[in-house]
Amino acid sequence: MQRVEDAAEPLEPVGRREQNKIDTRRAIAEAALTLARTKGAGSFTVDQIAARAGVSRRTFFNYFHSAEEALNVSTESFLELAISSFSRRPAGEPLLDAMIAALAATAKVQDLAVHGELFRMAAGSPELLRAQLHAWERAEARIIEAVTHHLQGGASPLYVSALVGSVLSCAKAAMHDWAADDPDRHGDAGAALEERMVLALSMLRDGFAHPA
Amino acid sequence: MQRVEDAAEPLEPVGRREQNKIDTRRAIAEAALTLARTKGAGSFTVDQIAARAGVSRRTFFNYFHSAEEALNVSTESFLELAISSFSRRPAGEPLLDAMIAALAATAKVQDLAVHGELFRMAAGSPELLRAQLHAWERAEARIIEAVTHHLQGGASPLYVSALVGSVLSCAKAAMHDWAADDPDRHGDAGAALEERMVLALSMLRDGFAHPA
DNA sequence: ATATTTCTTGCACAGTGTGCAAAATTTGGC
DNA sequence: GCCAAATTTTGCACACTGTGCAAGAAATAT
Repeated sequence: MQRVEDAAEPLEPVGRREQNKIDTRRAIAEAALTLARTKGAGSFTVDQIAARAGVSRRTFFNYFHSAEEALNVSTESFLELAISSFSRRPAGEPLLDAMIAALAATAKVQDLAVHGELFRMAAGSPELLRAQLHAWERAEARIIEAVTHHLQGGASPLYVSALVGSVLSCAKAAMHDWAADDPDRHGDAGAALEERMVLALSMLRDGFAHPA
Repeated sequence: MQRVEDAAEPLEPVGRREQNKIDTRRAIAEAALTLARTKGAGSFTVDQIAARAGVSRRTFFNYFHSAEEALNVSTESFLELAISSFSRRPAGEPLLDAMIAALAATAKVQDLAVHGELFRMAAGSPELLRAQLHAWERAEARIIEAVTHHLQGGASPLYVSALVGSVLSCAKAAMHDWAADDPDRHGDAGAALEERMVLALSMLRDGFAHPA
């Protein structure tokens, strides 16, 4: 495992302990992704990931519960970013508009190619798919919490969870659709995904009345 | 494993082979459910399930890929029923109405108590949760297929998958909400769930405009 | 009754996930 | 700089998972 030593960053008081953990996590995630690309999802072992990351098998399990979880750091960071983007929307803004804006903004920023890859990989690997679904589920719970807090008890739990679930389903649908004809990336990936996100969420906003 | 021999059913030409497999599957699923109830989800082994079902460990794996999958036969049969109910809706009917009707009808028929249990169990067992999410995902794919076929290419893939995903999210939200204050069942469970299904899907139909 | 197909079982084997205690590393006080 | 405390890594043991394979058992066809 190689530690990145360049460009000292005294801005944050991050001790070597913390930094080492971050590096280790990254190294493991990268190793997993590389193996998934070369050998195919689900066709490699934890030992191989650990070896490639320069870490013991046991240490791997200190960071992740399974090989698939290590592949999902990208997905999780995407959702993480979307959540924080949403929580920074103006307070008075209509819910759906805030969510559309947050997701669209996140789609622009992120390193998207990896997400397309992961979506496609998941199609052929049940374990990976389950892990991804789980990641989305955890994000959903957090968003529900955020929205509930944002609405200050002004809506029923059913309303909130149905809404958030629907929004995320649309986002997922957009990513699937985008990932599907992705293989040969042409033009701006961020724009293409953002467009689909907005499109799907607009459909949601008018109750799927028009089979566009 | 006990085979049910009573009430001969000469109506369907179901050979003993087929019948045995059905019985075995049932026996395993029941054994798993019983163990989940007594020892808690995720706190028992495949060997225990197999033993209780009167089957070898190896045979268990001929029927299910994991202990959690054995717990999900209820969930799968629920979704199975919903799908077949949907596919029997009149052809001209608006999509959302057809889906609302199908899900509501299914909510009435099914043995609901078990689903509430499973939803609550999943909250404390990541493996079970993943398996449930996976079951819903598979159902979603099948429904997307059915709807696509039903629409005869009259809608974009994005539209269909966003719609179906949203509908299922609402159904899931309804079941969660229903399962949450379920512990002491009061009155008609089917009616209570159906009401929430219709409510959530109505919200969806008008684009979540009113935070009811 | 017997040949054939299908299902069950035991066994082997590679891999998973976790508790535990002994190194190894980082941190903080002196 | 040096030592003690806190934290992280690692090896090891162990129970359990999931699957291929071949032999045995049961159902079906002839």
